[in-house]
Amino acid sequence: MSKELAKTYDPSGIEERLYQKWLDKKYFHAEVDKTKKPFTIVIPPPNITGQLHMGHALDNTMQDILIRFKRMQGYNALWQPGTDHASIATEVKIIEKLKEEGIDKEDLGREKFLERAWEWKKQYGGRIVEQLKKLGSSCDWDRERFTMDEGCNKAVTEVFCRMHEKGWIYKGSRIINWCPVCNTSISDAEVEYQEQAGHFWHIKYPLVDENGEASTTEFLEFATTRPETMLGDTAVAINPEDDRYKHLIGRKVMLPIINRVIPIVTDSYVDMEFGTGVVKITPAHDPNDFEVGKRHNLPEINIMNDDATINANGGKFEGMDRYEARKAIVEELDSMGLLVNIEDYSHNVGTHDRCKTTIEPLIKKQWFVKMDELIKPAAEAVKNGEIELIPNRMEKTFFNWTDNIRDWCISRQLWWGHRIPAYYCAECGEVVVAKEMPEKCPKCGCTHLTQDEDTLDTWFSSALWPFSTLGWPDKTEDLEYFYPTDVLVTGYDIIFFWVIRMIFSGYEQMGEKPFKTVLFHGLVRDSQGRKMSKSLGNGIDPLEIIEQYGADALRLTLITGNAPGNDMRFYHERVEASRNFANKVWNASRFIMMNMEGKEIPADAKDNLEPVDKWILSKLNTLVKDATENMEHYELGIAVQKVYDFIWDEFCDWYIEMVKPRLYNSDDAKSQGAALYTLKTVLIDALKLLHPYMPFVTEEIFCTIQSEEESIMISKWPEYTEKRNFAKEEKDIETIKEAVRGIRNVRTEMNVAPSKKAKVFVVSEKDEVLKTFTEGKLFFASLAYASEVVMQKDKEGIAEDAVSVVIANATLYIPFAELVDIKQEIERLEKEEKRLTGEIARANGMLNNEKFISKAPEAKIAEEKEKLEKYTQMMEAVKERLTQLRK
RNA sequence: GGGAUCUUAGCUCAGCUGGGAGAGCAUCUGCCUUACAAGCAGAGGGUCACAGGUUCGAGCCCUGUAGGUCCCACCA
Repeated sequence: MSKELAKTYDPSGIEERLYQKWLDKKYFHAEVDKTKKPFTIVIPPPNITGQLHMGHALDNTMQDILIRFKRMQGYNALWQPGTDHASIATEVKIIEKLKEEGIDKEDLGREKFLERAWEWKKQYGGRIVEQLKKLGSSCDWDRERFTMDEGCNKAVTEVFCRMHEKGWIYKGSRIINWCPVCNTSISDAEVEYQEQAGHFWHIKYPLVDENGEASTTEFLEFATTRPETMLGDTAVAINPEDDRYKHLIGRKVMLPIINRVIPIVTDSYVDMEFGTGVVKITPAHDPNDFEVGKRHNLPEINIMNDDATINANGGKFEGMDRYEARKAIVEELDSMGLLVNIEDYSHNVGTHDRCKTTIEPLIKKQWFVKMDELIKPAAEAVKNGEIELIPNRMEKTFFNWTDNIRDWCISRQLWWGHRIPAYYCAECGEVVVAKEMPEKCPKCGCTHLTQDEDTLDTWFSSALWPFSTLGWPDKTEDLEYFYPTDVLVTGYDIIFFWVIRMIFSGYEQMGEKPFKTVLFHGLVRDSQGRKMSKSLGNGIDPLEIIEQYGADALRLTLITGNAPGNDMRFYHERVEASRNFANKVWNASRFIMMNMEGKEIPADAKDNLEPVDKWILSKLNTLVKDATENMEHYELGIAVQKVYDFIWDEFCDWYIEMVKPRLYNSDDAKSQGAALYTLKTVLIDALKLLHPYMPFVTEEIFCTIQSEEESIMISKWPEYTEKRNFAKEEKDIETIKEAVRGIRNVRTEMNVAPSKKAKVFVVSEKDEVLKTFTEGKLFFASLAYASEVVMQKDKEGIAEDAVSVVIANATLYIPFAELVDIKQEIERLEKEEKRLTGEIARANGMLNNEKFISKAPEAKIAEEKEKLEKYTQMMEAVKERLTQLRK
């Protein structure tokens, strides 16, 4: 052998070498080519702070499979890569790093801070990209983008200005979610509700009597989970229908401690059934109270600083943290006799999804995107199927959001991100939204303008990703050609953050959907089904798995046995199974190459195909059709399972074993040539089908066996062809397989050593069956451990006590030299008789059912008739054999 | 409170438009048969959560029940 291949497949070294080759050859690169159809995927840009985790591995494996598949099918396949600046995540990282150096963000100043951030990006931003390469991702790295690069900045500014012009971006004072730790506002989508054990404080406020004093006898009782907010109370509300309190309408209560007289208002928002039916109203610190406050023109008293300490409006509690203040206020109320009781209470608390800090609703002036009109085309597109969500059930989640949409708070009090293109006139206060800082104020003409300090929500720029990466707002050829993209692959957990926002942005800015299909995947969990998380320390590092088992094994593991949108568990045994498959493919190829060594495949080999060759080619042909169809429907798990089964079961365990005698016999060059031709043909097509899933091992083998070809990844995807449809041979070979299985079975049952060969008689009245066995005699003998195979039409000359195996249209006899236990043999046949009785009853039951005959499809009826015939025939043979033995 | 989803072999999960229950791992038996012991051959193991219904036919469709998971809402 000229090219000695190792006995086991060792991916280390190979993967790196092949990836470099692909890069060097520019196989991943796509250029506009109007003679070809484009197929485009934009990567969900990983955060520059990120390290590759299993979620990335799954997400990118799926994309790579699709893009490699389409590339081989002849599409001009573009996988557009890039990274996300991840405003808040990155900013937090930089602040942490500064802290280590003893530097405070504020002291450093905005400009210097941003310098540090860019430095950080330069140093670590490429880390995740390198990790994606280890997976085998065939992204067009020449086109790598960043959400804060020049082009993306331009797109962000353009969108902001356009939407502002339209009135769909506005600045307003509204209640927003405030994170006191990150010191920024966040959107509703970033609030994560957590069930927490807390308390319900039952408190009473005294009513104000006719003298304007706090009554000592009349009180209004209610309960709250956040007593400290009482400092900002500007009313108490009751339901207008509530008879218990009707007499109090028009009266006022005295807010204790603060000694503020506040009104009793009526609002249907109050649930009479809940608690006492009385609610304290804090418009500045609760979204619902905010609405009530608006309806009743209540003052909004902000009692908190940005770090959630109490401000001057809190009187003597000023400077206390919100929880300290809570304690102090409860104590004080208690001492005043206004605390009724404390109840344990478990309730949902809004937290910041990033740092898990309890968010504080605050009234702030922020920038918002008006959603009601914007969302319409997006919802419509999913409704009418213009955009397909896979799995379909994700539509429900999607509509749940679009139907209850609220305006999107997009401004963040952060430095790392796209600075809002709004400029304020220091003289007259005019607000100008423009692509660039105006030289002078358009209203008063002064030149003293300053830019808004805030930056945009990181998702604002990622929402534009499918077109900003292709050159928008410029009218580029890329945009014209590659947009809309074909499929977006992502986890269901970011449907609200990202998927929906890309859809409405696509329609609004491009007038066209950003993608045709969204393929969702689930979460990769640990072996116990828990979410992988840093705090639990149960994360499995994909890079370690690659190191240990190879990228192919990891990829196969992530795809096998999983349906779209479903979560999966990850454990090492599964990766081992995948690794074993890579090894299986490797060894089968090694075997084929060893046998081809020094031999030419005759040019006419195709004309000398034997039934087994046709059988496997026909099976392959079916596989090509099925697997391709599955892949086109994004059923990757099903497709790869079929390829796996074909390679391992049909090709390795049957076909290769069947042709071994022909390979070892060089006397029949024709037969050998046909076998070699078939082995090679099937192997190569199977490798191609497997390539998207396991790019490295398939490439390595392909290039060894097809030394004249450059790469499997640019080879042509196999196609189904009628020429390779051999129905008869498929059926015939299945008959022989059935016979082989039967013989192996009885031999094991009787404890016959594999080394012990025995004569096998094939008895059938049908010439065609005998012909089938005659044609397959050579391999049948070897698979059935036969010393000799004799075909005959009757039992002439076969020993009475020979073991028999009944198959359709034939009975096989094996006369062993040893004494066969007749009793045991009878038992075995009786078992078979029982089985056949059941089968016949089943088929008869169906066929005797008039309704079945009249309603079932004809093909189904024919199938059942055929089965009945087969089993009846087998039953006769078994019965005959039994009577013979019972004598 | 609303919704989604799951319940299939000991474990983890597939099962695509309804037409005789599958895989991997694990278990048991026998094999180092010169591609592969990361392998080969064989075996055992499932009233497809439960109860109804539709249908000639249901793991698959419909209704209900029980249990689990998740998402949304946020009654202070």
